[in-house]
Amino acid sequence: MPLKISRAELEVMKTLWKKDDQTASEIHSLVSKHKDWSIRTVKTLLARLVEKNALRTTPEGRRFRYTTAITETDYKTSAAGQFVDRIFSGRAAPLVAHLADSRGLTDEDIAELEKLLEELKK
Amino acid sequence: MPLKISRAELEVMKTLWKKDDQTASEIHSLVSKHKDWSIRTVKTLLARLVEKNALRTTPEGRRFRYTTAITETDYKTSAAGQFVDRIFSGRAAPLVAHLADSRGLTDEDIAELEKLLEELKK
DNA sequence: CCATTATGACTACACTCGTAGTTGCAAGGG
DNA sequence: CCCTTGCAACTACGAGTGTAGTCATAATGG
Repeated sequence: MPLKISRAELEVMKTLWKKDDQTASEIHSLVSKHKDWSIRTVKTLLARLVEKNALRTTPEGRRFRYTTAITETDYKTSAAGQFVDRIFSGRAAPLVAHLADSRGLTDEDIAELEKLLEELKK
Repeated sequence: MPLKISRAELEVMKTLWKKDDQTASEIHSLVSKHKDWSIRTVKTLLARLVEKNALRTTPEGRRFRYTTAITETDYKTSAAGQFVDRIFSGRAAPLVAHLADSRGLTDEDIAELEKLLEELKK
């Protein structure tokens, strides 16, 4: 059961990763900065995420607060792993090569990658 | 219209990228090495890929040969771009960091990445 | 020539996703 | 105490996916 978060759901998760433990309407107003979704839509997404155990609810009076049940890091790690497996047979280098090729890497990316490689070679 | 190929469809594409221009049953027997799908399923996937213009057909007697209409490189480039945008805000370095962290990079990956960075710095 | 087999065309069906609408109740304002 | 408003719970619905099945027909083996 490799936790599948859809595009729209991810937008909601991102909001909660930035600031955890919020109510539906708080989340809606934050999400609204990027996406023009009705509060209904956001609530549907929240409900689906709870069902998938990606979020947890704590009752507060007669409403809920939503808290993340998985960390952003864990999610990214798993998503990155699935992706390279699916498309690049698990190999990181060809993936980076494609990115570099099509859109270029920022100087910052290059610098970070160099540092990373230094670390790894130890 | 950013050409969306599903997981199952991708399996079929991969087969044709390895060896282009085949009939449905040829493709089915190759795909069968990895996936336990009926010929029906493979044909459905082929039909959907044709409809998406990812494949083309050429009639041969009373059957079709299927040929790829997009290259593997183009697909990978686009998929990689969409993925880093979605999950890593377009930044390559954090993606690699996550991969390195969770599953480690092979020595080969490290060597390739170093070479790639050398190139890029020029 | 006829029965079997392989093929393409079409159909099926449950499940996910994007994007809401509807209902019923509860809390708060006058 | 009643009306409005906010919320959770449930429902909706079309497009896409995974995974096939059916039907008509053409080729092929005996």
